[in-house]
Amino acid sequence: MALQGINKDNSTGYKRKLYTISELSKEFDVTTRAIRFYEDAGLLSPLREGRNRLYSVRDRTRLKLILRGKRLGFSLNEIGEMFLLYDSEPGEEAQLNHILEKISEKIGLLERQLEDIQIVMQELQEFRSQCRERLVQMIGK
Amino acid sequence: MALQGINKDNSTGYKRKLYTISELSKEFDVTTRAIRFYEDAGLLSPLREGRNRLYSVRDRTRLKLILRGKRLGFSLNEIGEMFLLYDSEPGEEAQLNHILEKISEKIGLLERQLEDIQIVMQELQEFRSQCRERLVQMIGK
DNA sequence: ATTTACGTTTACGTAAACGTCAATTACTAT
DNA sequence: ATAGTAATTGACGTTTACGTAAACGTAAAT
Repeated sequence: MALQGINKDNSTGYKRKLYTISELSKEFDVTTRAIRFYEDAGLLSPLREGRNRLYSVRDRTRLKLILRGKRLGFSLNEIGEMFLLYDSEPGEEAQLNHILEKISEKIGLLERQLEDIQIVMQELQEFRSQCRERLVQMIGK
Repeated sequence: MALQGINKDNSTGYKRKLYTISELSKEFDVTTRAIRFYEDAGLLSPLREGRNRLYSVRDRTRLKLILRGKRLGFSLNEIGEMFLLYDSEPGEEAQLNHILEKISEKIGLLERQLEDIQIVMQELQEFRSQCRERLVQMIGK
């Protein structure tokens, strides 16, 4: 492989861990195409060794966040907004207040989602109980 | 309006409540286009009065379920699967077991989502606390 | 030397979930 | 009679999130 040994060591000895695209692809069970797409969308910005991408620990964390966001039904744009919030340097007071507003907005959304999940889960569990009852009756006959 | 008075009364006096497409559109804040699209996708099957659609209480409930599913990030196909589960006549034992499996599958997904939400919410709340602290410091100066 | 493995860019394709007209019908109000 | 309002179907357009080649580069293994 072209990138063998890149993590063996370096002079700093600090946070030298780097990942290839296929390593991340396997670890998170997502195609390399998707990972590159997230980069195009501005959600990742890996280093380069020549043409090849190298992902830092931070990139890996970001990818994890992206996939978590996706599981929650967020669009890549929404996920990008969250990243911007986290990354923004809150210089002025107005800016900070704006961020706080956005955060509360997102939290509100999640609260709504939490409610929805609880409702659907309860319905499914009730339905499962009914099915199990019927099954017992069938077997009992 | 073309459908004025359709809910005034009928001979049965039982569950005569019907809705026009624009009524549902307004109530759930979704376009009529979307509602028709859900019908094309097989998720709704309203009655007809001539060419016009008439939605029963059941249709209304379905629409509510569709929108809830969407908020959870489910595709219309997935929502359709859930409907099929609910509607299926569980004749045989094998069939029932299959349904039970599907239900547990969905519940598993929701449990995962619940975890994800809790993680993200906690992170956001921490981040909010940090922002508030900084804000207090800025004002304190 | 060449096969194999992993990587790249470019580009067209596609499924999902609607949006956005346009043309037409049907009732209702003035 | 006519204008307005709500509904219809049909069809093309759009965005998102990738999939799927194609054509090529680089390096390790045989």
